[in-house]
Amino acid sequence: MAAPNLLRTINETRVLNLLFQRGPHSRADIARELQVTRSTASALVAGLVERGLLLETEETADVERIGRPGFVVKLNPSARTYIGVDIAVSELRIVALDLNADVIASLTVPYTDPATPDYVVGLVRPAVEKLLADNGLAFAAVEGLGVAIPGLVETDGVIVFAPILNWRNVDINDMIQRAFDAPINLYFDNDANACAVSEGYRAETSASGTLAYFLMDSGVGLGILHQGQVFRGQEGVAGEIGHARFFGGLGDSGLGDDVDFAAAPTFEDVVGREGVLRMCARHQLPITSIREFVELAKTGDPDARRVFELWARCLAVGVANLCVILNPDEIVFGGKTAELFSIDPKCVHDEANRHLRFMFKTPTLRTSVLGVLAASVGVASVMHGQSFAISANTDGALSA
Amino acid sequence: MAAPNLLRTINETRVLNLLFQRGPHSRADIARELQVTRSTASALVAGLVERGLLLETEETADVERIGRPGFVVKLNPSARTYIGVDIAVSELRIVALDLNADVIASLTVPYTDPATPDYVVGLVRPAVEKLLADNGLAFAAVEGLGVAIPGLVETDGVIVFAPILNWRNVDINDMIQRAFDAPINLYFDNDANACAVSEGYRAETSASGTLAYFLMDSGVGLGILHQGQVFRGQEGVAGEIGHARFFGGLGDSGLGDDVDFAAAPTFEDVVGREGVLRMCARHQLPITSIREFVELAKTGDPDARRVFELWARCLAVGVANLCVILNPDEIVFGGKTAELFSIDPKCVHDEANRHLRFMFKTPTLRTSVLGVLAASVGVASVMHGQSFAISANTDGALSA
DNA sequence: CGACTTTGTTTGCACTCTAAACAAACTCGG
DNA sequence: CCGAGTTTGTTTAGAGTGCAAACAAAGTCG
Repeated sequence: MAAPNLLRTINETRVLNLLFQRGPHSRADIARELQVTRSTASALVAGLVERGLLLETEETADVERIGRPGFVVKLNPSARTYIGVDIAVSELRIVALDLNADVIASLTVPYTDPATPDYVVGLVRPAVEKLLADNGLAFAAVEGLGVAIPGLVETDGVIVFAPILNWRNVDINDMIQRAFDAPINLYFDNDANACAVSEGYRAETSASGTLAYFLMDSGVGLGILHQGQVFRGQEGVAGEIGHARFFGGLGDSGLGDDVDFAAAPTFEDVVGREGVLRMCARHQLPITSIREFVELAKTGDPDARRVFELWARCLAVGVANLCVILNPDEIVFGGKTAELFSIDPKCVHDEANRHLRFMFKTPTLRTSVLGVLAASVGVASVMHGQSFAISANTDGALSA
Repeated sequence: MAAPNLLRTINETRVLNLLFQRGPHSRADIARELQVTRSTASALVAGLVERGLLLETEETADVERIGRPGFVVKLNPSARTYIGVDIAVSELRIVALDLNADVIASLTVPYTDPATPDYVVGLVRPAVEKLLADNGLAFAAVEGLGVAIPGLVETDGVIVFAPILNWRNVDINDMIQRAFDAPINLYFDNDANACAVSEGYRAETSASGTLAYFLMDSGVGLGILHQGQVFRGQEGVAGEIGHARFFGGLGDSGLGDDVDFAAAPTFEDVVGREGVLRMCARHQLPITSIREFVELAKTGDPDARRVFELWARCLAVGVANLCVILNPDEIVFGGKTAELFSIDPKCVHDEANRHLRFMFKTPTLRTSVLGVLAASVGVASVMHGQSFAISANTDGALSA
């Protein structure tokens, strides 16, 4: 079964990875980077060009060197298309990536009926076809379709529970697979995980380090990207930091004698949307939405500032606790409630630092750059990554 | 540089892995498992036998099948030796593993002088040589030497800080390398990480899931094993859960207005050795060591039971918080203070479950099986694992 | 303009794996 | 006991891969 051409497949994948991560290269440069001979590099490029994955250009390598210049080859962006679908609370968000992992198209489809599984999943195929048609993309080039779910989804595509949609035990893999005529390469993940991928996929962090993504709306989810892979627990439940309890005080005795920790508020009770609004109410702020609060705080209102500082202090406890457990390189805040972070990032940073003084480097804290499309781009990126992966299957056999 | 024999190397490694993980196989079975032809399997075995890594036996495969029986081949345990050294508070603990990852020898060397870096590291080479000599092992067969450190150590072998030993900025890699005449394959890791490896290395968990190891003595460390790899943060600081703050109450207002979370006790302040002894003192228990306390509690003393339940309740908060972040398959408790866990494992389990009712499967909770040798075995196992790894280097080039 | 450097291709060789054929060793049924 | 059928392990021929070396082409440098 395994063949001598396995080596060729692996090396082709290495060429694709090199061109994706570090841009166009000449054949001679490819040979140097991949540590193969120029003859091998030429053969690899020839095969990939013939299959349409690479384009030969007229451009010479920009490095000024003596000797004959080389013509660079690059990825053919339109050779493949990767689709990402985010099933959000009130709309479907769809993006298409090309072989460069660039977003080449996006589409939002609001729900006009109640968001039942049948209704929402029924929107997927028409929406995908519209996205492709509107942008002149061929269905045949679609290499995979990723789906982000605001809830707990198993890797085989069964939604165990999506609280915001109130979906339970939905076999979305089966539903989508049947909506399309031909078998299609599908992937399912939690929205926080997808967001983490979207923020880390193209960064250096992707391959080497750890990125944590706080997805903060009403609840608080956590996506963990570790060495380019989503960190999933035994059932994909990793990242439910919103349910963590960091605020169960030990009481007067200092020993917790009479404290019921399970009755203490969870992390998301305190720093999620409802937590913020509750703090506002207690401080007599006439606020009904996160957006209003952020605007008020940015005017410099002292009461709003006071609430923000409380929120930052509580968030920092979670950030610090995450740091001592995972020590990520980078922490990203996304979702509506995360807009509070931008009021004064330094404040959150300083509060977290008070807990982490014994460490040498606090992670970078920043807000998400992709906005509402983050989850869609994330799951599409995972599909993209599959095209560039050299992986060992369960038998230890390598494939690419 | 890369050669056509890379494929051979990969397949040889696959043979070794198969025989290590699933025991002796005939050539025909190897061919089936690895999905290669019998001729290839024969060639692979022949090469490995010639190099002494495999042994041919007279035994036939025990499965009763019609047709000519096959003779099984197995790993030659004495072909390689892997050494693990644990630099503990008051002694050096050394183990030797063979190619089967079985512990074939161990040695403990107590410190007679103050544990300065020079003194302790000076003990390593003589101790290793004694261990080898006493057990008839050849230095030439030593494939690698791992060192476990009770503190923060970088992968390049610089101990940043080991609080119990009061060592700072010790380049132990350089010190050990120079103690030996020939260059030696060294590996360094934190003791909690090493313990996690020792518990998970041979389990199914090793390849697929996540195992968390609480190393509880005075402090509380955490080792995380994920898909066979130690989870290390950006500077190897992941797993400092002892510094986490889970007990900063929000105060009377319920909002944390006046609470200084940084002044709240850390996780290890509460559940570490000093925390236990403090609880004993407050409950008028005449206890001066963990061992005394465990013995008293096991007699059924009601006051000791009360303290234990408090401890279990606080530990459970940490366990539950770890679960919602990482969702490990298995949680193991090791170290002296972890002996409290064995007083009533179910109590800890039930307390944690109260926080995790929304999840579908709480992880298995259990105590360490290896005892004081866990860390030594862990770092030796990492060295063993290197012999069985097909890995991609930073350029994406594969090696084995 | 010639010497030098680098690129990309071609050719011969070494290596690995597969496929097919074969003798050897065992089970099964009569 | 014996022949049919099955499985093992080896051998041989063939296809695929990468390497090393030689080569023409295309540039820089003095």
